[in-house]
Order: sequence, then structure tokens, then C-alpha cells
Amino acid sequence: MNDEIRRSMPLFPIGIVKSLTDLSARQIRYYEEHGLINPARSEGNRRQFSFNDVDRLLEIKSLIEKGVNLAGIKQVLSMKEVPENREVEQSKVEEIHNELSEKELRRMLQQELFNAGRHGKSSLRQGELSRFFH
Amino acid sequence: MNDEIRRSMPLFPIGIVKSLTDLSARQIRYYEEHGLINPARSEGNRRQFSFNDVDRLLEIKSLIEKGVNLAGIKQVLSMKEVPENREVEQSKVEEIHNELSEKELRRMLQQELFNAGRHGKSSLRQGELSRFFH
DNA sequence: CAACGGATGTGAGGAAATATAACATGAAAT
DNA sequence: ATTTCATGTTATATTTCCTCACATCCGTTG
Repeated sequence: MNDEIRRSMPLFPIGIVKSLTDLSARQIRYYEEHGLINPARSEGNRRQFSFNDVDRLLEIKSLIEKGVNLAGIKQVLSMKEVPENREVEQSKVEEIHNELSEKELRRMLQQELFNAGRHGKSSLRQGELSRFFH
Repeated sequence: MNDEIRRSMPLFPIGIVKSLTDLSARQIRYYEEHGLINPARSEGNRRQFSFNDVDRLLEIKSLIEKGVNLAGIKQVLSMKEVPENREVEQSKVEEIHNELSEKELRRMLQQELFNAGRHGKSSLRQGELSRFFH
């Protein structure tokens, strides 16, 4: 449900994404420039990548390594887009983004994560936050 | 298994952690100064927080809100440390950190994430990377 | 072959995020 | 009334990231 929200939560700076994907900053920015990814931005205009973004970049990298060019990748990725409830999800996200300010959204997510982590947990070993990224 | 590795992978800058935990940067740094957390550092000396770190901060925050002071929190947290295979886990992590350079470790993790995400996956919806953070 | 466009590297210049350190402050403890 | 704890605030330095421009390599095409 809010899985999509969690997965699209802006978390990582480009430096981390670089090491996670082994792509250069130049490449990442270039792919964004050509619409393959669409990371969020901080107030100060810095890119903030979500899990979805990183997933997508790994997918892109894999295709690049197979010799697929950007146009081809664009095709492949667009085909992977869920055919069902596409507009539904889309509108849901937009709804949230329009009705709530960025700050409010962030706070909401944080609250959700926090509360969920609060109960039914006895050992730190089990973890709190990370449980909600699966 | 490598769960602990994933959970302790340095990912977030302090700004994100602030919004995730609703703690001030001052607080976060203060808690580190007093040994409650121990985030990794980038080459350029910036703090890099893992899921474990964020979990811990949420735990700390919860205790703070209950009126527990730092000494008390230190106690509580130390008690949560797994009594079993403590040294085992510890030594395992240290082993990795000693035998492999930071860069190699990072690359290894990235590889693992990447490869695991590569197979048995047909829809982007399912996600690749995020599956490995649970 | 020469020219062109796609994909990436590199460097300049500037802005944002973070680091440490020092001092300020309110509340709690002594 | 002091002292200590936990946090805020401000100043200054560094690192990371931004955009933009130009260079380079390479495959495709006229």
C-alpha cells in the first residue's frame, strides 16, 4: 500500500548512489536529463534518490552493459511500467504531493515509520526502520 | 546473514536523518559525541548513517521523550545488545572491515545487491534493491 | 573517409550541506 | 546559587553537489 510511498521516498544523495550503482555522476545526471529517472530535489536543488530511483539505475546499467542505447532503454523501461492501475497510483501520488507540502509529507512518512517501529518490537536486532523497506 | 551488513551500510547524510527522526543536527552530533551512535564517515569527514543508526536514533528519541537522560539511554541501549553471538557478529564485521578496504566492501555490497536483483524479477513494481532492506 | 550525433569525461565557478568550535541558555540537580 | 546537562545559535572552513561548457571517443551514415 504505502509501499510505493516508502519506495519513492527521497533518501540518498548522488554520492551514495554512485557507489551503489557504480555509475558516474555524469551518467546519472545524463540519464535524468533524458528522462530515464526523475529523482526528487532538495530545497537547495540537490538530487535526492529513492529506492525506486536506484532500482531503475541498476536496471539501466544492466541494459547499458548489454549494449542497449538510451532510446532502447527508454523503450524497455516504459514497457515495464505497470499496465494496470497506473493512473490510479499516479493520481494517488500526485494527490499527496499537491494536498500536502513537502515538509508535511516528509513529516507524515517519518511519523508512519516511527510509529510502526514503536510497537511489537523488543530487540534492536530486529530493527525498526529497515523493516519497512522490503 | 548479510542482513547485518545491509543494515549497517552507510547511506544517509545527516540532513535526511534529521527529517527522518525529527531530531536536530545538534542533537544527533551530541549523541554521537557521547557514544550513543557511531555513524561512518565519508572520505571528506561527513557522517554517513546506516539503517541501524537511524533505528538507534529513533530508539533514543523515544527514550528522550520518556524523560530518560543520556546516561539512562546508554544503559538501555547496552542492554539491548544481543547477549548471544555478540562477539561472533562483531568479529565477523571487523574481519570484513579489516580484510577488505572500504572501497572493496562497498563494491562487494553493490555487487551482491545487483546480482540478487538481477534474476527472478520481471516487474519493476517488485523492485530490486529495496527488497534487500527488510 | 569525413562528418555527425550519442555517451561520457573533465574542469570552472558557484551554491548548498555539513563539519567543528565556541558561546548562550533554560531546566534540573546539587 | 552554582553547576551540569542538553540543546540552540552563530561563525568559519570544507566537502559535496549543481550547472554549464568544452573535449573525447566511437559507431553510424552520407
